[in-house]
Amino acid sequence: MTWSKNHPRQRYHHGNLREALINAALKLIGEKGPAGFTFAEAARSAGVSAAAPYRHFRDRDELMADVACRGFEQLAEGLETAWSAGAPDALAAFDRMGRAYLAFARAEPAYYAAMFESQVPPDASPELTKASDAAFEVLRHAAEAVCALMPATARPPALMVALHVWSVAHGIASLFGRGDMARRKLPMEPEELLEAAVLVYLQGLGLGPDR
Amino acid sequence: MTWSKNHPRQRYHHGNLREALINAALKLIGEKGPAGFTFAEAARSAGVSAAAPYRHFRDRDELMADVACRGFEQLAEGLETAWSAGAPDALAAFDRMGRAYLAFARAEPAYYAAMFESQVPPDASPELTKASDAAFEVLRHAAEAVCALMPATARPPALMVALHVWSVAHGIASLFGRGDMARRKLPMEPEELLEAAVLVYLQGLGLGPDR
DNA sequence: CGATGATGTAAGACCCGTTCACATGACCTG
DNA sequence: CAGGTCATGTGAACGGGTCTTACATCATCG
Repeated sequence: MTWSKNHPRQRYHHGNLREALINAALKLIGEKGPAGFTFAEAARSAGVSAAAPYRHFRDRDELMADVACRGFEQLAEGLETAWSAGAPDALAAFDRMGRAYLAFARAEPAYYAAMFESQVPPDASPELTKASDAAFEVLRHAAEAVCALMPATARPPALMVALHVWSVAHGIASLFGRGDMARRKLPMEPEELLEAAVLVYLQGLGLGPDR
Repeated sequence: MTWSKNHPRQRYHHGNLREALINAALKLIGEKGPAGFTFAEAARSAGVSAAAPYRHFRDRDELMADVACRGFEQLAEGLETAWSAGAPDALAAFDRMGRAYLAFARAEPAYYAAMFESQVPPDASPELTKASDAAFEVLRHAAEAVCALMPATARPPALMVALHVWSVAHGIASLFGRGDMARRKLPMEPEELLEAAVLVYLQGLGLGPDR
Protein backbone atom coordinates (compact mmCIF):
# COMPACT_ATOMS: atom_id res chain seq x y z
CA MET A 1 0.00 0.00 0.00
CA THR A 2 2.93 2.34 -0.32
CA TRP A 3 1.32 3.94 -3.33
CA SER A 4 -1.85 4.93 -1.51
CA LYS A 5 -2.27 8.60 -0.71
CA ASN A 6 -5.22 10.88 -0.98
CA HIS A 7 -6.01 10.31 -4.60
CA PRO A 8 -3.28 7.96 -5.69
CA ARG A 9 -3.31 8.28 -9.40
CA GLN A 10 -1.87 4.95 -10.50
CA ARG A 11 -2.41 5.34 -14.18
CA TYR A 12 0.14 7.43 -15.99
CA HIS A 13 -2.63 9.49 -17.47
CA HIS A 14 -4.98 11.35 -15.21
CA GLY A 15 -8.01 10.93 -17.38
CA ASN A 16 -9.75 14.15 -16.46
CA LEU A 17 -7.03 16.59 -15.64
CA ARG A 18 -8.68 19.65 -17.13
CA GLU A 19 -11.69 19.42 -14.85
CA ALA A 20 -9.54 18.46 -11.90
CA LEU A 21 -7.44 21.58 -12.41
CA ILE A 22 -10.45 23.81 -12.61
CA ASN A 23 -11.83 22.35 -9.42
CA ALA A 24 -8.51 22.73 -7.69
CA ALA A 25 -8.32 26.33 -8.88
CA LEU A 26 -11.77 27.00 -7.52
CA LYS A 27 -10.87 25.55 -4.16
CA LEU A 28 -7.58 27.43 -3.96
CA ILE A 29 -9.03 30.75 -5.07
CA GLY A 30 -11.75 30.36 -2.50
CA GLU A 31 -9.22 29.66 0.21
CA LYS A 32 -6.48 32.14 -0.57
CA GLY A 33 -7.83 34.63 -3.05
CA PRO A 34 -7.08 34.95 -6.73
CA ALA A 35 -3.56 36.17 -6.04
CA GLY A 36 -2.75 33.26 -3.79
CA PHE A 37 -3.83 30.76 -6.38
CA THR A 38 -0.97 28.97 -8.02
CA PHE A 39 -0.69 26.88 -11.13
CA ALA A 40 1.85 24.65 -9.44
CA GLU A 41 -0.34 24.06 -6.42
CA ALA A 42 -3.33 23.22 -8.55
CA ALA A 43 -1.19 20.65 -10.31
CA ARG A 44 0.01 19.26 -7.00
CA SER A 45 -3.54 19.12 -5.75
CA ALA A 46 -4.53 17.13 -8.83
CA GLY A 47 -1.62 14.79 -8.30
CA VAL A 48 0.34 15.63 -11.44
CA SER A 49 3.62 17.33 -12.13
CA ALA A 50 3.90 21.09 -12.44
CA ALA A 51 4.28 20.87 -16.19
CA ALA A 52 1.15 18.83 -16.85
CA PRO A 53 -1.32 21.74 -16.74
CA TYR A 54 0.34 23.24 -19.76
CA ARG A 55 -1.14 20.43 -21.85
CA HIS A 56 -4.59 21.88 -21.09
CA PHE A 57 -4.07 25.62 -20.62
CA ARG A 58 -1.68 27.95 -22.39
CA ASP A 59 -0.78 29.51 -19.06
CA ARG A 60 -2.08 30.34 -15.63
CA ASP A 61 -4.19 33.19 -16.94
CA GLU A 62 -6.02 30.94 -19.32
CA LEU A 63 -7.11 28.72 -16.46
CA MET A 64 -8.23 31.78 -14.56
CA ALA A 65 -10.16 33.00 -17.57
CA ASP A 66 -11.84 29.64 -17.89
CA VAL A 67 -12.92 29.75 -14.27
CA ALA A 68 -14.19 33.30 -14.75
CA CYS A 69 -16.09 32.14 -17.80
CA ARG A 70 -17.87 29.44 -15.86
CA GLY A 71 -18.55 31.99 -13.16
CA PHE A 72 -20.36 34.24 -15.60
CA GLU A 73 -22.38 31.29 -16.82
CA GLN A 74 -23.39 30.45 -13.27
CA LEU A 75 -24.20 34.04 -12.54
CA ALA A 76 -26.35 34.29 -15.64
CA GLU A 77 -28.15 31.16 -14.57
CA GLY A 78 -28.69 32.51 -11.08
CA LEU A 79 -30.02 35.81 -12.38
CA GLU A 80 -32.27 34.03 -14.83
CA THR A 81 -33.69 31.86 -12.08
CA ALA A 82 -34.24 34.86 -9.82
CA TRP A 83 -35.98 36.71 -12.63
CA SER A 84 -38.08 33.67 -13.46
CA ALA A 85 -39.82 35.27 -16.35
CA GLY A 86 -40.72 38.34 -14.35
CA ALA A 87 -43.27 36.63 -12.13
CA PRO A 88 -45.31 37.59 -10.30
CA ASP A 89 -44.52 41.12 -11.41
CA ALA A 90 -41.51 42.81 -12.92
CA LEU A 91 -40.69 44.87 -9.85
CA ALA A 92 -40.64 41.96 -7.45
CA ALA A 93 -38.62 39.88 -9.89
CA PHE A 94 -36.19 42.74 -10.41
CA ASP A 95 -35.63 42.97 -6.70
CA ARG A 96 -34.97 39.24 -6.55
CA MET A 97 -32.34 39.62 -9.23
CA GLY A 98 -30.45 42.17 -7.18
CA ARG A 99 -30.43 39.84 -4.23
CA ALA A 100 -29.33 37.02 -6.46
CA TYR A 101 -26.31 39.06 -7.55
CA LEU A 102 -25.22 39.63 -3.97
CA ALA A 103 -26.02 36.05 -3.06
CA PHE A 104 -23.77 34.88 -5.85
CA ALA A 105 -20.93 37.11 -4.72
CA ARG A 106 -21.29 35.76 -1.22
CA ALA A 107 -21.95 32.11 -2.02
CA GLU A 108 -19.32 31.78 -4.75
CA PRO A 109 -16.43 33.96 -3.70
CA ALA A 110 -14.06 31.93 -5.82
CA TYR A 111 -16.02 32.48 -9.00
CA TYR A 112 -16.61 36.10 -8.12
CA ALA A 113 -12.92 36.69 -7.48
CA ALA A 114 -11.94 35.03 -10.73
CA MET A 115 -14.47 37.15 -12.59
CA PHE A 116 -13.74 40.53 -11.08
CA GLU A 117 -10.61 40.50 -8.97
CA SER A 118 -8.19 38.37 -10.90
CA GLN A 119 -6.83 40.97 -13.31
CA VAL A 120 -8.08 38.87 -16.19
CA PRO A 121 -9.06 41.24 -18.98
CA PRO A 122 -12.66 40.76 -20.12
CA ASP A 123 -11.52 40.07 -23.63
CA ALA A 124 -9.04 37.42 -22.55
CA SER A 125 -10.98 34.92 -24.63
CA PRO A 126 -14.01 35.06 -26.90
CA GLU A 127 -15.83 32.64 -24.60
CA LEU A 128 -15.27 34.91 -21.63
CA THR A 129 -16.57 37.92 -23.50
CA LYS A 130 -19.57 35.92 -24.61
CA ALA A 131 -20.35 34.58 -21.15
CA SER A 132 -20.01 38.00 -19.60
CA ASP A 133 -22.22 39.55 -22.25
CA ALA A 134 -24.80 36.82 -21.76
CA ALA A 135 -24.99 37.50 -18.04
CA PHE A 136 -25.49 41.18 -18.69
CA GLU A 137 -28.12 40.38 -21.25
CA VAL A 138 -30.24 38.74 -18.56
CA LEU A 139 -30.18 41.92 -16.55
CA ARG A 140 -30.84 44.01 -19.61
CA HIS A 141 -33.84 41.96 -20.51
CA ALA A 142 -35.25 42.42 -17.03
CA ALA A 143 -34.63 46.13 -17.23
CA GLU A 144 -36.60 46.22 -20.42
CA ALA A 145 -39.56 44.58 -18.75
CA VAL A 146 -39.37 47.07 -15.91
CA CYS A 147 -39.19 49.99 -18.29
CA ALA A 148 -42.21 48.66 -20.11
CA LEU A 149 -44.21 49.38 -16.99
CA MET A 150 -43.79 53.06 -17.62
CA PRO A 151 -45.70 55.29 -19.98
CA ALA A 152 -43.88 55.36 -23.30
CA THR A 153 -43.54 59.12 -23.10
CA ALA A 154 -41.41 59.02 -19.94
CA ARG A 155 -39.61 55.76 -20.52
CA PRO A 156 -35.87 55.74 -19.86
CA PRO A 157 -33.53 53.67 -22.00
CA ALA A 158 -33.53 50.15 -20.62
CA LEU A 159 -29.83 49.82 -21.32
CA MET A 160 -29.10 52.73 -19.05
CA VAL A 161 -31.25 51.29 -16.30
CA ALA A 162 -29.48 47.96 -16.61
CA LEU A 163 -26.08 49.64 -16.44
CA HIS A 164 -27.08 51.63 -13.39
CA VAL A 165 -28.35 48.61 -11.53
CA TRP A 166 -25.40 46.46 -12.51
CA SER A 167 -23.05 49.18 -11.34
CA VAL A 168 -24.61 49.71 -7.96
CA ALA A 169 -24.94 45.99 -7.34
CA HIS A 170 -21.33 45.44 -8.34
CA GLY A 171 -20.18 48.40 -6.30
CA ILE A 172 -21.93 47.17 -3.20
CA ALA A 173 -20.67 43.64 -3.69
CA SER A 174 -17.11 44.84 -4.22
CA LEU A 175 -17.03 47.33 -1.40
CA PHE A 176 -19.10 45.69 1.27
CA GLY A 177 -20.23 42.27 0.21
CA ARG A 178 -16.98 40.49 0.76
CA GLY A 179 -13.49 40.55 2.17
CA ASP A 180 -12.31 43.68 0.48
CA MET A 181 -13.93 46.45 2.45
CA ALA A 182 -16.20 44.17 4.35
CA ARG A 183 -14.67 45.52 7.50
CA ARG A 184 -16.38 48.83 6.98
CA LYS A 185 -19.16 48.88 9.50
CA LEU A 186 -22.44 49.07 7.69
CA PRO A 187 -25.69 50.19 9.25
CA MET A 188 -27.45 47.46 7.26
CA GLU A 189 -26.88 44.29 5.32
CA PRO A 190 -25.63 44.65 1.76
CA GLU A 191 -28.88 43.14 0.52
CA GLU A 192 -30.93 45.81 2.24
CA LEU A 193 -28.57 48.50 1.05
CA LEU A 194 -29.01 47.36 -2.54
CA GLU A 195 -32.73 46.95 -2.24
CA ALA A 196 -33.06 50.47 -0.88
CA ALA A 197 -30.90 51.86 -3.66
CA VAL A 198 -32.96 50.18 -6.34
CA LEU A 199 -36.22 51.27 -4.73
CA VAL A 200 -35.13 54.88 -4.57
CA TYR A 201 -33.82 54.69 -8.10
CA LEU A 202 -37.04 53.24 -9.51
CA GLN A 203 -38.98 55.82 -7.59
CA GLY A 204 -36.84 58.43 -9.31
CA LEU A 205 -37.85 56.93 -12.62
CA GLY A 206 -41.48 57.37 -11.65
CA LEU A 207 -41.99 53.73 -10.77
CA GLY A 208 -42.86 54.05 -7.13
CA PRO A 209 -44.38 50.84 -5.77
CA ASP A 210 -47.10 53.01 -4.23
CA ARG A 211 -48.59 54.44 -7.35
CA MET B 1 32.41 57.62 -17.46
CA THR B 2 31.91 53.90 -17.11
CA TRP B 3 29.78 54.54 -14.04
CA SER B 4 27.31 56.80 -15.79
CA LYS B 5 23.92 55.31 -16.49
CA ASN B 6 20.46 56.69 -16.07
CA HIS B 7 20.69 57.72 -12.48
CA PRO B 8 24.08 56.46 -11.49
CA ARG B 9 23.90 56.37 -7.77
CA GLN B 10 27.53 56.88 -6.81
CA ARG B 11 27.02 57.15 -3.11
CA TYR B 12 26.61 53.91 -1.26
CA HIS B 13 23.47 55.25 0.34
CA HIS B 14 20.60 56.28 -1.81
CA GLY B 15 19.51 59.15 0.37
CA ASN B 16 15.82 58.98 -0.41
CA LEU B 17 15.09 55.37 -1.16
CA ARG B 18 11.68 55.24 0.44
CA GLU B 19 10.25 57.90 -1.82
CA ALA B 20 12.07 56.50 -4.83
CA LEU B 21 10.50 53.10 -4.22
CA ILE B 22 7.04 54.54 -3.92
CA ASN B 23 7.48 56.43 -7.16
CA ALA B 24 8.81 53.35 -8.88
CA ALA B 25 5.86 51.36 -7.58
CA LEU B 26 3.44 53.95 -8.94
CA LYS B 27 5.07 53.88 -12.33
CA LEU B 28 5.15 50.08 -12.48
CA ILE B 29 1.58 49.64 -11.25
CA GLY B 30 0.45 52.15 -13.82
CA GLU B 31 2.26 50.30 -16.56
CA LYS B 32 1.57 46.70 -15.71
CA GLY B 33 -1.17 46.61 -13.13
CA PRO B 34 -0.94 45.82 -9.45
CA ALA B 35 -0.19 42.17 -10.14
CA GLY B 36 2.65 42.96 -12.50
CA PHE B 37 4.31 45.19 -9.97
CA THR B 38 7.36 43.65 -8.40
CA PHE B 39 9.39 44.53 -5.37
CA ALA B 40 12.56 43.51 -7.13
CA GLU B 41 11.84 45.64 -10.16
CA ALA B 42 11.09 48.66 -8.02
CA ALA B 43 14.45 48.18 -6.36
CA ARG B 44 16.16 47.83 -9.73
CA SER B 45 14.42 50.92 -10.97
CA ALA B 46 15.68 52.83 -7.96
CA GLY B 47 19.17 51.52 -8.59
CA VAL B 48 19.55 49.47 -5.43
CA SER B 49 19.81 45.79 -4.67
CA ALA B 50 16.76 43.62 -4.21
CA ALA B 51 17.28 43.47 -0.47
CA ALA B 52 17.43 47.20 0.08
CA PRO B 53 13.68 47.84 0.10
CA TYR B 54 13.34 45.72 3.20
CA ARG B 55 15.02 48.48 5.17
CA HIS B 56 11.99 50.66 4.46
CA PHE B 57 9.04 48.27 4.12
CA ARG B 58 8.32 45.06 5.98
CA ASP B 59 7.35 43.41 2.72
CA ARG B 60 5.88 44.04 -0.69
CA ASP B 61 2.38 44.40 0.71
CA GLU B 62 3.42 47.16 3.02
CA LEU B 63 4.68 49.19 0.09
CA MET B 64 1.41 48.53 -1.72
CA ALA B 65 -0.53 49.60 1.34
CA ASP B 66 1.49 52.78 1.57
CA VAL B 67 0.72 53.61 -2.04
CA ALA B 68 -2.95 52.87 -1.44
CA CYS B 69 -2.87 55.11 1.59
CA ARG B 70 -1.51 58.01 -0.42
CA GLY B 71 -4.13 57.27 -3.02
CA PHE B 72 -6.92 57.67 -0.51
CA GLU B 73 -5.41 60.92 0.67
CA GLN B 74 -5.29 62.22 -2.88
CA LEU B 75 -8.82 61.05 -3.52
CA ALA B 76 -10.06 62.76 -0.39
CA GLU B 77 -8.33 65.93 -1.48
CA GLY B 78 -9.86 65.70 -4.94
CA LEU B 79 -13.33 65.13 -3.55
CA GLU B 80 -12.92 67.96 -1.08
CA THR B 81 -11.85 70.30 -3.86
CA ALA B 82 -14.76 69.26 -6.04
CA TRP B 83 -17.17 69.77 -3.19
CA SER B 84 -15.63 73.15 -2.37
CA ALA B 85 -17.84 73.78 0.61
CA GLY B 86 -20.98 72.98 -1.35
CA ALA B 87 -20.87 76.05 -3.53
CA PRO B 88 -22.79 77.34 -5.32
CA ASP B 89 -25.39 74.82 -4.18
CA ALA B 90 -25.25 71.35 -2.70
CA LEU B 91 -26.68 69.62 -5.73
CA ALA B 92 -24.19 71.08 -8.18
CA ALA B 93 -21.32 70.41 -5.82
CA PHE B 94 -22.50 66.85 -5.30
CA ASP B 95 -22.48 66.29 -9.01
CA ARG B 96 -18.96 67.63 -9.22
CA MET B 97 -17.89 65.17 -6.58
CA GLY B 98 -19.12 62.25 -8.63
CA ARG B 99 -17.19 63.46 -11.61
CA ALA B 100 -14.14 63.93 -9.44
CA TYR B 101 -14.32 60.31 -8.37
CA LEU B 102 -14.32 59.08 -11.94
CA ALA B 103 -11.68 61.61 -12.91
CA PHE B 104 -9.47 60.26 -10.18
CA ALA B 105 -9.94 56.68 -11.33
CA ARG B 106 -9.05 57.69 -14.85
CA ALA B 107 -6.23 60.10 -14.12
CA GLU B 108 -4.54 58.01 -11.44
CA PRO B 109 -4.97 54.40 -12.46
CA ALA B 110 -1.94 53.40 -10.44
CA TYR B 111 -3.34 54.82 -7.21
CA TYR B 112 -6.77 53.47 -7.98
CA ALA B 113 -5.41 50.01 -8.65
CA ALA B 114 -3.40 50.01 -5.45
CA MET B 115 -6.47 51.11 -3.51
CA PHE B 116 -9.03 48.74 -4.94
CA GLU B 117 -7.44 46.06 -7.07
CA SER B 118 -4.32 45.08 -5.22
CA GLN B 119 -5.80 42.60 -2.76
CA VAL B 120 -4.54 44.75 0.08
CA PRO B 121 -7.00 44.39 2.94
CA PRO B 122 -8.42 47.73 4.09
CA ASP B 123 -7.13 47.13 7.58
CA ALA B 124 -3.61 46.38 6.42
CA SER B 125 -2.42 49.33 8.44
CA PRO B 126 -4.05 51.87 10.73
CA GLU B 127 -2.98 54.65 8.38
CA LEU B 128 -4.71 52.98 5.48
CA THR B 129 -7.91 52.55 7.43
CA LYS B 130 -7.73 56.15 8.52
CA ALA B 131 -7.08 57.50 5.04
CA SER B 132 -9.88 55.44 3.56
CA ASP B 133 -12.28 56.52 6.29
CA ALA B 134 -11.30 60.13 5.77
CA ALA B 135 -12.06 59.94 2.05
CA PHE B 136 -15.45 58.45 2.78
CA GLU B 137 -16.07 61.11 5.36
CA VAL B 138 -15.83 63.78 2.69
CA LEU B 139 -18.57 62.08 0.74
CA ARG B 140 -20.64 61.54 3.84
CA HIS B 141 -20.41 65.18 4.76
CA ALA B 142 -21.61 66.17 1.31
CA ALA B 143 -24.46 63.70 1.55
CA GLU B 144 -25.48 65.33 4.79
CA ALA B 145 -25.64 68.72 3.14
CA VAL B 146 -27.73 67.28 0.34
CA CYS B 147 -30.10 65.59 2.79
CA ALA B 148 -30.47 68.85 4.64
CA LEU B 149 -32.19 70.23 1.54
CA MET B 150 -35.10 67.95 2.24
CA PRO B 151 -37.93 68.42 4.67
CA ALA B 152 -37.00 66.82 7.97
CA THR B 153 -40.05 64.59 7.82
CA ALA B 154 -38.92 62.84 4.63
CA ARG B 155 -35.20 62.95 5.11
CA PRO B 156 -33.28 59.76 4.37
CA PRO B 157 -30.24 58.81 6.44
CA ALA B 158 -27.26 60.65 5.00
CA LEU B 159 -25.05 57.64 5.63
CA MET B 160 -27.24 55.53 3.39
CA VAL B 161 -27.15 58.13 0.65
CA ALA B 162 -23.39 58.34 0.89
CA LEU B 163 -23.07 54.56 0.68
CA HIS B 164 -25.35 54.42 -2.33
CA VAL B 165 -23.48 57.07 -4.20
CA TRP B 166 -20.08 55.67 -3.31
CA SER B 167 -21.23 52.25 -4.47
CA VAL B 168 -22.56 53.35 -7.82
CA ALA B 169 -19.55 55.56 -8.48
CA HIS B 170 -17.21 52.75 -7.57
CA GLY B 171 -19.18 50.26 -9.59
CA ILE B 172 -19.09 52.43 -12.68
CA ALA B 173 -15.41 53.17 -12.25
CA SER B 174 -14.60 49.49 -11.77
CA LEU B 175 -16.74 48.19 -14.57
CA PHE B 176 -16.44 50.85 -17.23
CA GLY B 177 -14.09 53.58 -16.16
CA ARG B 178 -10.87 51.71 -16.78
CA GLY B 179 -9.14 48.73 -18.26
CA ASP B 180 -11.20 46.11 -16.54
CA MET B 181 -14.42 46.08 -18.47
CA ALA B 182 -13.68 49.22 -20.36
CA ARG B 183 -14.10 47.23 -23.52
CA ARG B 184 -17.81 47.00 -22.93
CA LYS B 185 -19.34 49.38 -25.39
CA LEU B 186 -21.19 52.06 -23.52
CA PRO B 187 -23.86 54.27 -25.03
CA MET B 188 -22.42 57.15 -23.02
CA GLU B 189 -19.36 58.28 -21.14
CA PRO B 190 -18.95 56.97 -17.59
CA GLU B 191 -19.32 60.50 -16.30
CA GLU B 192 -22.72 60.90 -17.94
CA LEU B 193 -23.75 57.48 -16.76
CA LEU B 194 -22.94 58.40 -13.19
CA GLU B 195 -24.53 61.81 -13.42
CA ALA B 196 -27.72 60.28 -14.73
CA ALA B 197 -27.73 57.67 -11.97
CA VAL B 198 -27.32 60.27 -9.26
CA LEU B 199 -29.95 62.51 -10.79
CA VAL B 200 -32.50 59.71 -10.93
CA TYR B 201 -31.58 58.66 -7.43
CA LEU B 202 -31.97 62.14 -5.98
CA GLN B 203 -35.22 62.47 -7.81
CA GLY B 204 -36.31 59.30 -6.11
CA LEU B 205 -35.50 60.88 -2.79
CA GLY B 206 -37.74 63.77 -3.68
CA LEU B 207 -34.94 66.11 -4.62
CA GLY B 208 -35.74 66.74 -8.24
CA PRO B 209 -33.81 69.70 -9.62
CA ASP B 210 -37.10 70.96 -11.05
CA ARG B 211 -39.00 71.46 -7.87
C1' DC C 1 1.51 -5.50 -34.21
C1' DG C 2 3.37 -1.02 -34.93
C1' DA C 3 2.82 3.92 -35.82
C1' DT C 4 0.97 8.15 -34.07
C1' DG C 5 -0.71 11.71 -31.25
C1' DA C 6 -2.35 13.09 -26.76
C1' DT C 7 -0.92 13.37 -22.25
C1' DG C 8 2.30 13.29 -18.41
C1' DT C 9 7.36 13.68 -16.40
C1' DA C 10 12.02 15.39 -15.28
C1' DA C 11 15.07 18.85 -15.44
C1' DG C 12 16.35 23.33 -16.02
C1' DA C 13 16.32 28.52 -17.04
C1' DC C 14 14.78 32.41 -15.05
C1' DC C 15 12.21 35.36 -11.86
C1' DC C 16 10.44 36.82 -7.14
C1' DG C 17 10.15 37.39 -2.14
C1' DT C 18 12.61 37.12 1.84
C1' DT C 19 16.43 36.50 5.15
C1' DC C 20 21.07 36.82 6.93
C1' DA C 21 25.74 38.00 7.58
C1' DC C 22 28.46 41.63 6.29
C1' DA C 23 29.91 46.38 4.26
C1' DT C 24 29.50 51.33 4.19
C1' DG C 25 29.30 55.60 5.86
C1' DA C 26 26.59 59.53 8.46
C1' DC C 27 26.80 61.26 12.74
C1' DC C 28 27.81 61.81 17.48
C1' DT C 29 30.97 61.87 21.35
C1' DG C 30 35.15 62.50 23.59
C1' DC D 1 40.44 64.08 14.81
C1' DA D 2 39.67 58.96 16.54
C1' DG D 3 36.49 55.78 17.41
C1' DG D 4 31.91 53.89 18.20
C1' DT D 5 27.11 53.26 16.72
C1' DC D 6 23.24 52.88 13.95
C1' DA D 7 20.77 53.32 9.78
C1' DT D 8 21.14 51.83 5.28
C1' DG D 9 22.71 49.05 1.38
C1' DT D 10 25.04 44.50 -0.64
C1' DG D 11 25.66 39.58 -1.96
C1' DA D 12 24.58 35.16 -1.43
C1' DA D 13 21.38 31.83 -0.59
C1' DC D 14 16.75 29.36 0.08
C1' DG D 15 12.24 28.09 -1.38
C1' DG D 16 8.88 28.48 -4.58
C1' DG D 17 6.58 29.96 -8.98
C1' DT D 18 6.14 30.14 -14.31
C1' DC D 19 7.15 28.17 -18.35
C1' DT D 20 10.01 25.47 -21.95
C1' DT D 21 12.20 21.44 -23.78
C1' DA D 22 13.33 16.73 -24.40
C1' DC D 23 11.71 12.46 -23.25
C1' DA D 24 8.28 8.71 -21.42
C1' DT D 25 3.81 6.46 -21.50
C1' DC D 26 -0.19 4.85 -23.43
C1' DA D 27 -4.79 4.78 -26.02
C1' DT D 28 -6.19 4.30 -30.49
C1' DC D 29 -6.43 2.88 -35.01
C1' DG D 30 -4.78 1.19 -39.38
